[in-house]
Amino acid sequence: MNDSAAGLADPLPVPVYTLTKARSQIVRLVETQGLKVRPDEVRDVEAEVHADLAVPLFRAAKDAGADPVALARELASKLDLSHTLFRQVEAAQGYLNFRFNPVRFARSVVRDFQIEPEGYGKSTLGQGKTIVIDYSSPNIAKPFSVGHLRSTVIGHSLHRILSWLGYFLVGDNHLGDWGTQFGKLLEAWEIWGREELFKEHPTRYLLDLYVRFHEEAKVNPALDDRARDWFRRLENKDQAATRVWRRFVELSSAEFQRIYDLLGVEFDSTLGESFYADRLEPLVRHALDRGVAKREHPLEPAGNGEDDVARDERVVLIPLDSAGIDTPLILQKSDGTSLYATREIATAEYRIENWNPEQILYVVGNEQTFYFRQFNAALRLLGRRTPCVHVSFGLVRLPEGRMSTREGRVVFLEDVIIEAIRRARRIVEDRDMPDDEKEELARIVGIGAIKYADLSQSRVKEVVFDWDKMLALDGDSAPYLQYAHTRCRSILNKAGKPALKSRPDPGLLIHPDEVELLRQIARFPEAVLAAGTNHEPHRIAGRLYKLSQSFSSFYNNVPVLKADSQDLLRTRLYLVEMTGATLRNGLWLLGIEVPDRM
RNA sequence: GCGCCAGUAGCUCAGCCAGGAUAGAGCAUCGGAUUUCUAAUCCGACGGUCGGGGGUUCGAAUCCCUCCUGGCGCGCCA
Repeated sequence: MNDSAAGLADPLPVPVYTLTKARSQIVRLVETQGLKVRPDEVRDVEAEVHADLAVPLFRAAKDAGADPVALARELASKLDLSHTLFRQVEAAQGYLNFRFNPVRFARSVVRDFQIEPEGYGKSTLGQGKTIVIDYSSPNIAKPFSVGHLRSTVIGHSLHRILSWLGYFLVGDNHLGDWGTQFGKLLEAWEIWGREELFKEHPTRYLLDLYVRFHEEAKVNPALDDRARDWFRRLENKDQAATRVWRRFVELSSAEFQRIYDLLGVEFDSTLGESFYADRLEPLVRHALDRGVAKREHPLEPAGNGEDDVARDERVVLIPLDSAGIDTPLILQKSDGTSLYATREIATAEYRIENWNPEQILYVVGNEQTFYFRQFNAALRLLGRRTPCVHVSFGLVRLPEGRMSTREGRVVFLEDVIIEAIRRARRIVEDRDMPDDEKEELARIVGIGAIKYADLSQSRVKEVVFDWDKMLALDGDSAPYLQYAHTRCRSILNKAGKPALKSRPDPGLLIHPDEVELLRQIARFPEAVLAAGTNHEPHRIAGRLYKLSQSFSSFYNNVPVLKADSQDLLRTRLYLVEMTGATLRNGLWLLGIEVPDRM
C-alpha cells in the first residue's frame, strides 16, 4: 500500500517496477533528512560490496557543507526503513549502503511479474504517441550485403522495444528504388542485358551490370550522359524506361523478401523512394516560393560533354548558413532531376502528414551524419518541426577494407545466413530429434547468432566483418541465451503442471544463486527502458546475458525438481518460470527466436 | 584543410550520456567438474600504463583542452 501509493506519486511510466520504486524510496528517505539526491545517483551495485543499492553522498554533502563520512553515518542512524523494500542501511566511507529486505524484495519482483508475465518489462511511457522508424531500406538492384544487416536488425529490434514502451510504431522499409543509378542500369541493360541471367540471379546480375557500367564509363564518358538521360526519362514517366525499371524492382523485392523471411523481420509499410516521385516537383516549387530555396548557377557544369549544360540550367538548393552549415542542400540537379535528399524531404513530409509522429527515427550508417544535419536544418526551414533522429551505426568493413558494391567487394548476407545455419547444423546433427526439427533448430540458432552478434555491441563502433565472430555459437552469444531458455522450459515441462499456477513463497529464496537470479530479473525492465530511450538494443542483450549467466550457475548448483520440500519446489519452479519468460521477452525484443529444445 | 566518430586484457567487446568503492565479460591458453533438472554448461587460473600529455574535482576509463592513430564525411552518389 505504502509502496505503490508512493510510487504512483512520481511521474514515472507505469508500472513502476521494483528497482525503480526502490530508487524513489531512497530519494525520499534521504529527503526526510533535508538532503537532495537524484534517482540516478542511486547506484545499482552489481556485485562486490555489501549492498544492493548505494548512494555516494559526496556531492550532497558538499552542497550542504558537511563532511560526507560523518553525514553518511548520521543518515544511516536516522533513516526509518519501515514500509520500504529495505531491511538495512549502513554508512561506509561516505556511502549509504542499502540492503533489501529479501522477502519484501522477492515479493515485489514476483508482483511485478504477475501483472503480465508475457509482458514483463512493458511500460506506458509512449502511450498515445507515434514513432515512425525507417530501417533496412536496401537499394533495389543490389544484393543484400552484410552492410545492410545492421540497419535491418537494429531497426527491427527498436521497433519492438519502443512498442513495448507503449508507442505506436510505423516501421517503414524505405526501398532505394529511385535515383541516378537506375539511369545507369537502364543504359547497361539496353546494351548488355540478358534476360536469362537476370532471371536466375536478379540482384547479383544487376550488380554485375552496374559494375560493368562503371568500368566502361571510365573510358567512355558518354555512357554517363546517356544514363542521366535515362533517369530523366524515368522521372518523366517514359513508358519503356518504367517498364524495365518495374521489373528490376519486382524481382529484387522478391529476393529481399526471401531474406526477410529467413530473418523473421517485418515492416508495417514498404513505400520505396519511387512512391514519392510525384511529390518532388511540388516540393521544389514550394521551397522556391517560400524563399527557402533558390536557383543558382552550378559551381561546375554537370557532365563533361560538349554543349550539354545550357547556360540557363541551374541547380535548386537550400542555403543552410542560418543553421551554421556552409554546405547547401541541393534539391534539384541542373538537368532537372531529383536527388536522394529531395526524396527524403518529400518522404518526411508524407510521414508527418500521414502519421503525425512524435519523431522519425532513421536507422542509417554514420557516414550520413553530416547529411542528416543538413536534412534536419532544411526540414526546419521548410516549417517542419518533427525531430528526425539519426540512429547511426558504424560501418561494416572487410579486413581488406571498405565494402564496395561498385567494385564488387562485398559479402552477401544470404551467404552469411547459409553459413550460419550450416555451422549450427553441425552441432544439431547428433541431437535425438526429427530431421525437420533439426533443420528448424539450426535456422533459429544460426539466425539468432547473426543477429545477436550485431545487437550485443553498441551501435557506434565500426565492425570488421569476421565469420567466426559473427557466427559464434558459444560464450556471449544468442545460442547461450537460447540454451538457458530451453533449460528453463525443460525443467517446467518435466514438472508437469503449469508453474504459473503454483504459489511461490518468496521467503524461501535464500540461496545466493536464487537471490542473484532474482536481482537479475528485477533489472530487466530498466534495461528495456534504457534500450528504448537511447535507441540501444545492446542494453537488453547485456542484461539477458548476465541473467543467463546467473541462471546457468543456479542450474548447476540448485536442484529444482529435487528440491527438499514441495513449497521450495513450487517456489523454485516459479523462479524458473520468471527467468524463462524474461529471456523469452528479451530475446523477442531483439528479434531473436527461441527454440523449444536444443 | 575543416568536421563527426572510435581507441579499455593477446583478440573481440561492455562500462562513458547523468564522474564514485579493488575497471567487467567472451574468445584464446592452462587446470578442474558429468551415477543429479540437456556439458551449446559450470568452477578456477592467467592476462589491463583504460592511446599519450595536461586540466577540473575530495575522487576521472567517464567531464574539458591538446596531441597521436584509425575510420567516415565535406553542392548536383545514395
